[in-house]
Amino acid sequence: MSSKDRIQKIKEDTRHNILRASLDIVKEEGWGALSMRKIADKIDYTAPVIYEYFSNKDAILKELTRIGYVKLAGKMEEARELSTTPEGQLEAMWLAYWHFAFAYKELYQVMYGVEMNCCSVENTCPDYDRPMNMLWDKIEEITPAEKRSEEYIDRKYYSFWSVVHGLISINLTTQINRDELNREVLKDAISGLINSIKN
Amino acid sequence: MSSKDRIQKIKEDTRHNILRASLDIVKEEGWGALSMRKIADKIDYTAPVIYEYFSNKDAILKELTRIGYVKLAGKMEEARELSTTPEGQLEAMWLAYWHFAFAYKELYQVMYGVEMNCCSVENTCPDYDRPMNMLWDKIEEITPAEKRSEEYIDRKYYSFWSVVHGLISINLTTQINRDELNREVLKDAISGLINSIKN
DNA sequence: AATTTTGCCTAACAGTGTTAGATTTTAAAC
DNA sequence: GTTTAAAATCTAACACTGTTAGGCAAAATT
Repeated sequence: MSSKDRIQKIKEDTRHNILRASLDIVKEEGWGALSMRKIADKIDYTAPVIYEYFSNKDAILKELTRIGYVKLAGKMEEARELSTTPEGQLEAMWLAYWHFAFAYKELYQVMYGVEMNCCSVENTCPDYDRPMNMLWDKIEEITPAEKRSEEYIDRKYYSFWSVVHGLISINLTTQINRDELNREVLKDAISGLINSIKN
Repeated sequence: MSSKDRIQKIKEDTRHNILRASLDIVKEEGWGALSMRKIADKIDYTAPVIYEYFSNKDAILKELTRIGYVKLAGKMEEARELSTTPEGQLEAMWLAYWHFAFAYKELYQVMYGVEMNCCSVENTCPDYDRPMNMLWDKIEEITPAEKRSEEYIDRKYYSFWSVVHGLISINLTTQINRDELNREVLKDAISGLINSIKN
């Protein structure tokens, strides 16, 4: 039915508008200012309408989190294609992770709980694992065969993630704006870790 | 005046009770559950009374943040005394930082914005800098004279902090409980960084 | 004993997430 | 085209939140 499809499309549009309005509010006024009534205002509805698209406010946050992971995975894929060596690809992927955190600051915050109490729910969405798996696989690829074990790769991934996420969340929470320092520490950490894998 | 002093003491006690009640609530139910009325209930008062001790809710969070920094600095001082070499002291201080984060999880969260939108205010309290200064000084101490510059120490401090804070906040936000992995990554990172300073 | 100060409470305002019920608009059936 | 059923949307309310104003009663001062 054309009519039914059209209605379906409008519903999908509204759902999308809710998410976009939410993100717009957060970008303009921060996570603390996000409210159901404010979202409703932006999409020219009243608050209860939102509950036909999302079971509650947390569900909106959860969906924004999922979108964030998908976007991040996409950016990392793009970055990976620009390099030919596995080492270059791994570095490019971490740099993409880094740039994502600042380009989509609000998404990064809700994804990783930076100045934001994300939905406490179990994160059992397959999209959540994509960025991790991409990095994990690439680390495995550059690991010499004699070292290649789950524990080893786990430890390396964890080391990478810690330093990059630490650097990011320090930058997002304190207003220290020291690009030079960031670049040096980040580059050093990544190249140091890549070296520690190969030798 | 004895009477005036006694009144003063009672007021200080109430102020302290407010802080203790707040922390108790947060420990039991998390930061999201902290409300002025709930605090008031715990200290057998009504909500408006709290405003005679703190100008608003943010002021309570700010004071808890300050207390956290003081406590952290104390723990780090204790740890430093247990070692004799500067390298051992630096490692001990970072391990104290690590242990503080889990022993006083709620304080660490509000101090560093982990799953918690801390008061956005300018952090211009001298206590806030004590832990950083202690670590900074010790890094300076073990840095060879020919390398000793503000930029160098800054970079090393930043590297330490990133990896330790990253590891902590990952542990606090995801419920991955892998003590073995944590210990290895943490020890590796600290010893690796200490080596990178000395050589 | 009268007056001022202090301590504390009640009530309220504007905001929050969320739900129930009424109302309007749209679609389907005759 | 009119009637009926269903879907879409709103208003009103509930129980919360931080915060402030005003009043009442106990304590301290004169």
